[in-house]
Amino acid sequence: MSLKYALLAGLALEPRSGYDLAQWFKETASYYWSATHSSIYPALAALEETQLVTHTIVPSDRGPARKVYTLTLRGHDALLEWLDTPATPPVVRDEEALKALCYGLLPPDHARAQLEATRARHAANLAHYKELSHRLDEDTRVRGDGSPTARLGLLLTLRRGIDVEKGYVAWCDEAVAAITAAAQAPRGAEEQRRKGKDKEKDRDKRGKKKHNKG
Amino acid sequence: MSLKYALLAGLALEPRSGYDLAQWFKETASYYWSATHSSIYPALAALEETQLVTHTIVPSDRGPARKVYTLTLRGHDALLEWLDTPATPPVVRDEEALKALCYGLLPPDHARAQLEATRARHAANLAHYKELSHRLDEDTRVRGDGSPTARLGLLLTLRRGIDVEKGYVAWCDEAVAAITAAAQAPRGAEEQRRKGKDKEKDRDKRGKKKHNKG
DNA sequence: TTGTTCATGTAATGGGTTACATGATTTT
DNA sequence: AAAATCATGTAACCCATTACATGAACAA
Repeated sequence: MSLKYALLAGLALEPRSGYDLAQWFKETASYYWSATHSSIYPALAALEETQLVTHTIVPSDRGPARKVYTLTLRGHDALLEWLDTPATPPVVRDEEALKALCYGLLPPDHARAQLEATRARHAANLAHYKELSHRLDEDTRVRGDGSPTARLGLLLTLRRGIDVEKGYVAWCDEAVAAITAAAQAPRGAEEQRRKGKDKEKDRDKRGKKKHNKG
Repeated sequence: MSLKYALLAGLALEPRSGYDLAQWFKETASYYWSATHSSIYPALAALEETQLVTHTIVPSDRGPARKVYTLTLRGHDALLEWLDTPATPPVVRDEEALKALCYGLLPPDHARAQLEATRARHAANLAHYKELSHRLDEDTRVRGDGSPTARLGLLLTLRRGIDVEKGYVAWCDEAVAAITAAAQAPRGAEEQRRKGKDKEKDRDKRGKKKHNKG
């Protein structure tokens, strides 16, 4: 449902084609929204049918003609109305964090390797968003580029992207440290009764416990 | 696809019923995973058919009998295998952040109101996760509760939840400040040519610009 | 000439949400 | 007496991803 509003929001910044929007989601909005061309094209068609957007055909230097979409007045109004309505809380499905729940089951170096990979991904994203942020500053300063309205939105969202990725990277580091610590002092409380010969058989001490600690 | 692994992960911590898992997702895992009972029950049935979990029926004090599921050895192995495989990067759709992209279009106080609501939500989540984290510490310290394996996972994920929510709250505050600043000095660069009479008609100065600054 | 980028679409499939359905027990 | 919590399930629908389909221009 809110894909349509995401498209309206994208078009509010500046007129774009479906292809442009797909790239935009992928390159600069992926930490808060994502959509692929196969959902975008039909959605744009639907938006046009309800008169929220129009398109003009613009020949491309390279490849087929582009359909460049623009918000109509009604589209602008629909966007404003939606903006002023409480946002539905995000639904998250993050495998990287989910896996962390079970890192205690994995050999510490495997867990660490996973976290390093995750960290690398987010560090790359962070660098990318910083670069975009820098470019936004440049454009604003040296060219006075873009409407102040669009600038504010880009500023806010990029800042969010940078925070998100910074946070993820920091967490990866903490997690590696915690795993290392846990591996070095694994028997802390009161399960060190026997302390030789428990090396290769941690496999079958899963059991049914009653406790409830969500 | 990975709902099944989320369930295996949940059951690796301790045996649970479908109802328990639904609550767990909602109450303590919602910042990194979510699922409702209508997807959980069929998934558990499928997991049982492939012998990754088993259930035993446990009478409830209140309401119908519970089906408490446990990982089988094969389930445990499947979980380990999945854990050791690179995670697929999360797909995010966050309306709250998406809206921020257009806060320049909204009257500043409306934008601020939205952000306050968002902030309140995340502050509440933060408090909740802090409480859970505190409880985990207590349980560990005073009762030596739970396996060290499960403890590590809970520690890592809770820490992540706290970071996430802290970050969101901080961003809301920054965003409010940025909006306030932008509203107080709105004409910075070179669009203050005429500076009377532009109060009630900012509505139709949207236009088609060529620029490309995704 | 093979692969990548540009550019638009449709179709099949999969998976999640909402709504439907039931029923006991406890709280208001 | 009504509403909420406990507890399990099914069915319809929505929507997103993957795969299918086409075709021009350019780079290796």
